[in-house]
Amino acid sequence: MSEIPKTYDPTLIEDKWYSYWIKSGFFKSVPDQREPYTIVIPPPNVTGVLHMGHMLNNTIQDVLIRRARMLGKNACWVPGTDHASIATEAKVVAMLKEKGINKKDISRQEFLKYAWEWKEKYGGIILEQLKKLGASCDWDRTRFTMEDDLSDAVISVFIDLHKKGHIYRGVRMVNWDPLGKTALSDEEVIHKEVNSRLIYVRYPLVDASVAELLKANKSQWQINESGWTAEVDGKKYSGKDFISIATVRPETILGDTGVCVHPDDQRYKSFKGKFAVIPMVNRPVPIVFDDYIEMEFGTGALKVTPAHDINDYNLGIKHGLEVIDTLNDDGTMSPSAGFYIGEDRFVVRKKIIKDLEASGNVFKIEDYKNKVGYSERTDAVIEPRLSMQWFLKMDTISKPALDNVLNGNIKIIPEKFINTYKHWMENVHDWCISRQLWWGQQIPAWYDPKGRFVVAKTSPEAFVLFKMQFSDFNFSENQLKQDEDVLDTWFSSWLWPISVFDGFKDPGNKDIKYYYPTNDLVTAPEILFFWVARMVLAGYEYMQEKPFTNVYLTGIVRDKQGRKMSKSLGNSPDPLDLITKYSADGVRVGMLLASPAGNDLLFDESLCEQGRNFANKIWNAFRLIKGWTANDQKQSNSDKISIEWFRARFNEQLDIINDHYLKYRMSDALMASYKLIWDDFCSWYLEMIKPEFIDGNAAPVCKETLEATINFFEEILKVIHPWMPFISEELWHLLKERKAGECLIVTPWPVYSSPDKKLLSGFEIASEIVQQIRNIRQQKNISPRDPLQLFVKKDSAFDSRFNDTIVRLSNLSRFENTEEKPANALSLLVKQFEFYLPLTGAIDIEAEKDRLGKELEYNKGFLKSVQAKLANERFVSNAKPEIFENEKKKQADAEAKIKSIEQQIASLN
RNA sequence: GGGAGCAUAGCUCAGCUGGUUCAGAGCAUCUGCCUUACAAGCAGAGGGUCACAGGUUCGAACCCUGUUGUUCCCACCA
Repeated sequence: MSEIPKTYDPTLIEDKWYSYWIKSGFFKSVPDQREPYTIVIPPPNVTGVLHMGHMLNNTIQDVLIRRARMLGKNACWVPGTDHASIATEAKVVAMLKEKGINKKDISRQEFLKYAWEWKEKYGGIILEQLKKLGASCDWDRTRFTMEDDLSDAVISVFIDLHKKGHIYRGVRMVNWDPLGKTALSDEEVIHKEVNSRLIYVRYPLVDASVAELLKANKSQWQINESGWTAEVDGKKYSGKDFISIATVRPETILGDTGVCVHPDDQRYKSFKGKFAVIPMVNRPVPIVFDDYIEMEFGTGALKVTPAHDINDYNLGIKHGLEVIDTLNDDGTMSPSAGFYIGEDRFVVRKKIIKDLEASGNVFKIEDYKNKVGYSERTDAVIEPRLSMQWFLKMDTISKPALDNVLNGNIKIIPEKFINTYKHWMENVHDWCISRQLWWGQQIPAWYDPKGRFVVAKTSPEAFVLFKMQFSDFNFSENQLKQDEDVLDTWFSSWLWPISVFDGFKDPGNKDIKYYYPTNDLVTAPEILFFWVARMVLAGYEYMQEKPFTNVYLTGIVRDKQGRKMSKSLGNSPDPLDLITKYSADGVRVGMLLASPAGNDLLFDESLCEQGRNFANKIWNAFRLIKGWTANDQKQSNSDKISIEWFRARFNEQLDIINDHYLKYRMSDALMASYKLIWDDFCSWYLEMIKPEFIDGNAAPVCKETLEATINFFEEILKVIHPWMPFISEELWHLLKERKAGECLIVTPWPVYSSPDKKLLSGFEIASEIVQQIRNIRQQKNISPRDPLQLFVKKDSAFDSRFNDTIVRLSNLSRFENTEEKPANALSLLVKQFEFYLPLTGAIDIEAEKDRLGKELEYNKGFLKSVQAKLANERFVSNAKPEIFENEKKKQADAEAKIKSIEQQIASLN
């Protein structure tokens, strides 16, 4: 035994088996006669690195895949990466900047060349990291959302949806990311509450006639508490009236083209037909009336900036207000603002407050909390901005996606997310699918010199379309210009479950027919709308079938204080470091021990420690068995019954574990497996059959016992394999000689056979008395090495098959039936059975009385409540018969127990 | 502002149709043990008014109502 190390060392083992599995093609899947079991990976960003969220997510997928493989299914886990438009482009832009190259100064082609180089260099690192975790993906199937075939699919889907009238182009208020310089979909905007200041600004109020003058002339304004004076075209005007507004974005004042009040607001009744004068730009803007306004908020008057606020935009349309776009695409002030041109909006915010204070326009500043939108990818503050974008209409196309979740055709686990899903699907807005980026699929729309467009895959095709559609057609093909924008990344990943099987390129091919729909999708609830809902939508649109049957939503990995793990907080451990420290198996177990579906995982390294310790426990169980020698001795009764018991116990627990899997209770399945191995196999079974030591050597065990034990070990290795693939594979090979190519990873999952229930309950009593005796040893300070005697009161119901086991585990010199309680013995009760444990020293009679008295009291109280139930007519008439019978049995048991305790107490006197 | 979820031992969570063993598990804690598989271990023990208040029921951790706390999602109140 000395050659087997005391602790499990995973270093060489993990790489050895991973490459062996790959070499043997165990991860590979091709369609065959077997039932398929398919998972498509949520493709991580191609340039990303593995974080704890990936660990959790992919471990779960690997557990599911490995178990399916053992269940004899054709398991196929398709890996791949996502081109992640904004994130990757931002990284490439930053990389170029470091090289001194500005994106603006190079062509699209040059930029893409750099981007692809970057992708080749860093892309796929994350997939290599997944291998360290043990992920058994079919790597030959690795796909990338921007590879040719997948891009073609995206383009043809765009063309198709456009043809069907689901895609349109239009000027809309979009969420503008000034850092990424692109529009974002609503889903990519994260609203956060921030502390801001609410600035109160007064605008001079003038008549229409003065307003008219102001439009054509320059003017000078003086403002103080009592009123305003203005000089226009050499003439002086003055007045006392102002209209005051409140804003958190004072820099947008320069784009104001109206002031809006509620029609019922008495304060502003007389303002009809008047104009407010916007400070600095001295622009007169109309006072308009709309019941959109909240009279109670601020001053009850709202400045209207149609170019930079969605509500204002709508008000502007309704009341015919001018649109003045005061921002450049990078968030600096545009020439139309008239002031602070080229300065960033946040710098301007500070400046304009000062300037307006100086001019007397600002009269109050309040602290205020409001919600501000941030870019999901760049974390820049989103500016609502009008621009021309492409949209996908969601109203009709999204219907099957909702219906098939509500009718259970697609299951969401845990179910609580169905509500969220439903709410989103019922209130879904059109999807802005264009992005002002280069990294991605370029929109297949072609413009003629007049700005008219057609949608087509290539420019020759577009040219033909132009000829067909426009009579005044008079330009050459090379004058056609393709749309500059690319498509939202999600517009390619929503096709993932179809496109990875070439369902667009080659419809009806063998793969798509066999693997689609896939079985399980494992992902984070954060992308339920981004991705999951849209995949369902695309599935029904293009395959007339769901993309997957079950959606398992994991939680977010947080640190112990409940904070989200993030780079900036530095609270996220490097998964690969953890693997080095605790082994891949240890980390896998650690992650899954405490992560029920949909619940956040409060991660702590000690969880991995527990996983590592478990691996070590299994390792040492192996060491023990490996050290045994067998001979031809007759198998003892104790061995025989121990083996029978564990077989029953194993099956009982296997049934429970299978059920947990069926219900996707991953942590429970793991915990049940953990306890089966640690408690039942190691702490009980191995102790029950462990040979004695004679002259410093382990005595031989009988052949049958050793064989049975090795078989059990194989079974538990199977059960733990999905969770701990490496150590289980290693031990499976160390345990026995295996044929070439034979591996645990492809060994069938244990088959359940119904356990002997009587045996199990017999053991429960045996183990209970063993524990009670151990407890007494501890209390009375009796060494485990000092043998004791035990008697059990004669009872035909007592299952004596475990007597030898009890003797062994309790270190008894004698264990017999008796009619009478021996002298100087403690009484122990297990269920209805009475045990007597004679002790050498004098027994503390008072303490015994006390102990038994408490037990008596408890049982009397219990009996009373049972009797009360049975005496209650309404219980008798309402309760189900089996429950009634149960109560009667409880009564009888309790009465018997009370009687026996009373006798014991009496015998003490 | 709207909606949803959650609240059970120090921590993370089970508790599946209300009905023995319904108050549980793992970890942590405490007490003994370096017992020749494992101190990354063994054996044992102590922890809870099931958030609070009502209600339904023969019977409630579980069903209903309200309160409080908490988390998440959605939303165009400056």
